[in-house]
Amino acid sequence: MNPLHLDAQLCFSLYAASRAMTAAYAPLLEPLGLTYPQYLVMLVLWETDGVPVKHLGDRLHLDSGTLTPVLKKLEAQRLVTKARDDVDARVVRISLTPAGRGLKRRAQHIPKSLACQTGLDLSAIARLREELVALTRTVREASAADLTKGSTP
Amino acid sequence: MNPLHLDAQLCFSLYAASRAMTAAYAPLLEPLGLTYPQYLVMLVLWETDGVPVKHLGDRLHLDSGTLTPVLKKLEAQRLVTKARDDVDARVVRISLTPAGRGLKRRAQHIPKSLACQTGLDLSAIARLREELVALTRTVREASAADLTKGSTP
DNA sequence: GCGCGTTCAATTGAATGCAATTCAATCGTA
DNA sequence: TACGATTGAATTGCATTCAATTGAACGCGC
Repeated sequence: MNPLHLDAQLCFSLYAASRAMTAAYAPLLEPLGLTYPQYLVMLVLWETDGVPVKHLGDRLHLDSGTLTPVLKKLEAQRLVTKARDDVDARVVRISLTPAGRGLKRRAQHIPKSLACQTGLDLSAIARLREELVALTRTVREASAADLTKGSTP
Repeated sequence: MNPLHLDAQLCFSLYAASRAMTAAYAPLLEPLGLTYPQYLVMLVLWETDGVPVKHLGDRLHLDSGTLTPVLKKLEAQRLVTKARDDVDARVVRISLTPAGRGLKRRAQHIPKSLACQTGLDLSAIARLREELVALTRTVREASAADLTKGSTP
């Protein structure tokens, strides 16, 4: 097949699948007043509260340019608070408010609901997820290697 | 595993993989003066020239709100032209300029280059791509079914 | 103790995505 | 053939995403 054919491209299928999945989340997140990136931040905070912005960025592969406006909106909704770290004043720690913690219960049903919409069983989902995690790591490492080789000959 | 755990979510792995792949394209597209969505439009036009905006939207799962500004930029770069359809004046057809057609040659190497960065062989790429296409269709159909059921009880 | 490179957030600007609306043009039908 | 419904693009507004820059704060080596 022509390698420049749209249908031959892995990247486009990823791009389309990602947007389709995000669109499927929207109606479930709307009652919670969350967008998808806001939901991702809440997922991390429900795991570990009071984390630095940097930690959120590492976890979600997002930088402060993306996270700062997202966190501002969560703060405006009184779901999180921001506070400078006592030890290192460069660090801003994000903490859940009681309302933010309480929202977790109302989100419990979302993963199963989405899993159903995929039409895949749990083992197929887990296998696909692992392939994608491995792919992401490989591509990111290849890009990082390109940078080091390209700029310092 | 806790279903609300970030690492358990298929959607996040898709979201991260899609962004990682798009980021890997950027340095290859930069010499061509294209962004990733602009490249996707060019891929469709290199397949079939002179198509309506609607056709691009169907192919890429994007609406006019996204495509109009992308097409304006391609037009500003003299890679495409816009023209009203003779038969149906609602339709705007997008056509390649000679420069737009010529750019195809300089893009030939990109698919292989990206394929290498994935660390997967061609059959693994094809299989993963097919899984994602199927997943996208399933999720989109489930969302469409939700809409019809939800709004007309 | 002092500089100096590094790190962490925030800011700015460009480019998407997408919902909702608008407007012109077309279509289906009574 | 009028006319209401539908369609195709464009526009507007909101929310990301990312590159690049800024500015404060930290830490290492002299």
